[in-house]
Amino acid sequence: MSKKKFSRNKEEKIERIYKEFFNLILKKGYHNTSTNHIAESAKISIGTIYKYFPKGKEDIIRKYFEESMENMLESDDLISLNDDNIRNNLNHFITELIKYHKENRGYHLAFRSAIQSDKKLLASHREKTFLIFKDRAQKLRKANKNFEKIPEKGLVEAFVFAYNLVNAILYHHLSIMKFFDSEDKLIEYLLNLVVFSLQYLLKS
Amino acid sequence: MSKKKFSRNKEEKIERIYKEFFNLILKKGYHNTSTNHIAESAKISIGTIYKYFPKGKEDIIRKYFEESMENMLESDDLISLNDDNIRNNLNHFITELIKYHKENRGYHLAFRSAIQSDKKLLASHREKTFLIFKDRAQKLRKANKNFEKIPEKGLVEAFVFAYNLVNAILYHHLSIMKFFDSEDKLIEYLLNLVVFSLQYLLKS
Amino acid sequence: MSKKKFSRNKEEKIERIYKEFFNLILKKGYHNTSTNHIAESAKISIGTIYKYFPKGKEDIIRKYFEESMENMLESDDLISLNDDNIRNNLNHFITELIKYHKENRGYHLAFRSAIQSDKKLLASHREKTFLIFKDRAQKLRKANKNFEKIPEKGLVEAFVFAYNLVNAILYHHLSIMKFFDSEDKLIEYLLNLVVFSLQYLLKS
Amino acid sequence: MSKKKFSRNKEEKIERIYKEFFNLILKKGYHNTSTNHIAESAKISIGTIYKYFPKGKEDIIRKYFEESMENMLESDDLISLNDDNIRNNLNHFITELIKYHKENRGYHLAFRSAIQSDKKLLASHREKTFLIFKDRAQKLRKANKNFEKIPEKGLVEAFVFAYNLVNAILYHHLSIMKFFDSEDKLIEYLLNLVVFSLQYLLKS
DNA sequence: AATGAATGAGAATTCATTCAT
DNA sequence: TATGAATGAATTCTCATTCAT
Repeated sequence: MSKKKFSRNKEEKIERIYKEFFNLILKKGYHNTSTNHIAESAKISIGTIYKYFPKGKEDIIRKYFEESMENMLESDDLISLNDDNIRNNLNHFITELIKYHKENRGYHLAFRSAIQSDKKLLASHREKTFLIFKDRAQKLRKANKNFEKIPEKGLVEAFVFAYNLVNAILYHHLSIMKFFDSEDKLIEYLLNLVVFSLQYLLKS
Repeated sequence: MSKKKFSRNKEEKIERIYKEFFNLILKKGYHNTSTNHIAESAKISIGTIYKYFPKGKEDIIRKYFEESMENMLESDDLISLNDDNIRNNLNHFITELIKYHKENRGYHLAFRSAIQSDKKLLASHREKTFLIFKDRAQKLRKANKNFEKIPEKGLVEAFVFAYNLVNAILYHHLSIMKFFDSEDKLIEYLLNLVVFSLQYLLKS
Repeated sequence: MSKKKFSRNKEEKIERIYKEFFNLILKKGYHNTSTNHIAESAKISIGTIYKYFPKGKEDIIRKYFEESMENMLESDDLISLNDDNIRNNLNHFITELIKYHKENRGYHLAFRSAIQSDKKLLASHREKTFLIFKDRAQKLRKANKNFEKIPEKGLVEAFVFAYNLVNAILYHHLSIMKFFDSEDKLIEYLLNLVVFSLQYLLKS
Repeated sequence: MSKKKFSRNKEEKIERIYKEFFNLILKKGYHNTSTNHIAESAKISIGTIYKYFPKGKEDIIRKYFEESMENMLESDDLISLNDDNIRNNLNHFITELIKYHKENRGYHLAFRSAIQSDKKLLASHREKTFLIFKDRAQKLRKANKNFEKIPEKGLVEAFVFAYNLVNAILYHHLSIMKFFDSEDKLIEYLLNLVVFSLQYLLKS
């Protein structure tokens, strides 16, 4: 009984740590956000942070990465499996990516910084990404005739590429927004870009 | 026998600072590379670094950027002004960007790192980039009928966008290379991507 | 609970920082005394010094000044608010200044030396002095008919002037003591000097 | 021939070093004025400064002190010996002190700072000051009936005291100027203060 | 388990001083 | 003699991490 209470308490604290950390990164940048600062903002003692995340900031990012990737894996919303139309699927995919990007901007900035002193994180990220889209591709191919025609490996790589391309454009300093009046137009452009790229890549 | 404690070769020293700094960034990341570290690696006293770069790391990045961009500006190869064919021009442009990218990979990674904690550097980079392509655009429009038709502002923005898009793809963790057998194929893809994007953007 | 223990510890540490800092200033001068030096002498880590005094030496001096001034002013002896006689008040004031000076001669010499070699510190000290005597003047004018007649600004400036004049004579290298057989005579001289000066100044 | 030229050149350089050094001290304070900065301002290489003043800033002050004290000793203007009126003499004395103070404010600030890391300088200064006024007192007592009545020792000490009192008020942080509309009024106040003090001191 | 005071290595930066030219 | 590039110890300050309570 009290165990559950503690557990809930713990999770709530970890949630607060994530939230404040990524908030602070958005406000001040990764390297100007200290563990002590996170503790202060999350109203948790620095000791507690080091209890949950023994390696500090890097651990926060690493654990968040693992958890969020698991969420992403479990989310059935990302691609609706039963829609035969590839373009619709991609549309859905890109819309979700943009949504995901907006919600996790702080995390992504943190992640970019973290991999600089933690090359394993990058490797781990690539591996997880690959696994996610492998799983996705397998499900899609099982559920859906149109995707069945594309070889699994090609499909996975295409998803990974599309995922990276969209992220690159969204995170990289493209000042891209000023070309588009609305988010719909942005989605449309990205969709066309991805379709074009996939056709190009899958052709060869 | 003479200790050469006081080597007076300013240019050679600055070259060494750049080289060692970017090496260290590639190895350890921007924020794990200290000015004292640079000095040690470049076998130069810390005082000398601050003599040439009074604001430390930030200044090294900034000055290298300006110098390398100036070189790019001065290069007549970048865009051959008298070729009327836009596609040829873009081809040239992208080829140069890739060449440039390959030669400056360390610097670019360093720069990406730096701007994450230095908004000024980002602003300065954007401004400089804009000016470079403004100059380019003006020259092109004067020398060349086809480009004359496109409004200057649109042309500049299109160049900036293309420059950023290509860089994003080259630097962002796209593992893009494995899709292409040869550099020619990569160039071809990027060219098509840029053409597609520019048509898309300039249309609206 | 543990708060008390921390509190006691904290104050003892701060006391040690003050003591060692002023000792070092007397021995080596303000600018030859580094924060690391203070830490070493006080057997406290440099981090702890910056925890209690975030702006380093400047903060140590500033906070010491504030505390010592507060002590001085809180003493009910300093100025008995309900005594109408201005001369009595000044007498009291000067007696307290001398007493304070004698008890803290080392600290005060260090303090003078510090503010003389740091323009910021001097400005900050002047401002603080002004505020302290402004507060004093306001209380006096409320509590006391005779002081009510003097405009607030004039009263404040007169206090500041008197305070500075007495301090200047006590700290500046006047070798003044040898002129006086007893402390009473010194007080009498200073009192007369201040009265003379104030009459002179307030007249115009 | 060239020797003379060199010599003049050297003196002119030293003059420039003094001038720029004390200027910079006035502007930025002693400890924020570096030897390199002096060199830059005086348009002399740092090597040359160290040639003339091997111990840097301290040497500049020490040498200036010696030279300026000699000038002061030789100046017959300071007190006109043949005026019987003590008040006139003091007036002259104070006027000269104020003039001297204004001309040497930078030097005095430097001096205050320098004695903190050079106690010998302070001792030396006190000794020189005493000798100057001893000499002065002796001449006065020979030339002038009124002064003859006062014992030499008392007269010297009184002069020293007056000198220090005026300097204390002028240099110490008195913000005294704002009480006076004109320099004449300041002189009048200081004169009265000194007269009052001397009467008070010589009486006992 | 939770706290947060304390630590100290390490980063950025300055500046008196040296010495090859 | 004059120069000023080069030096590096010393300084200020930060922050990840530990550990006594």
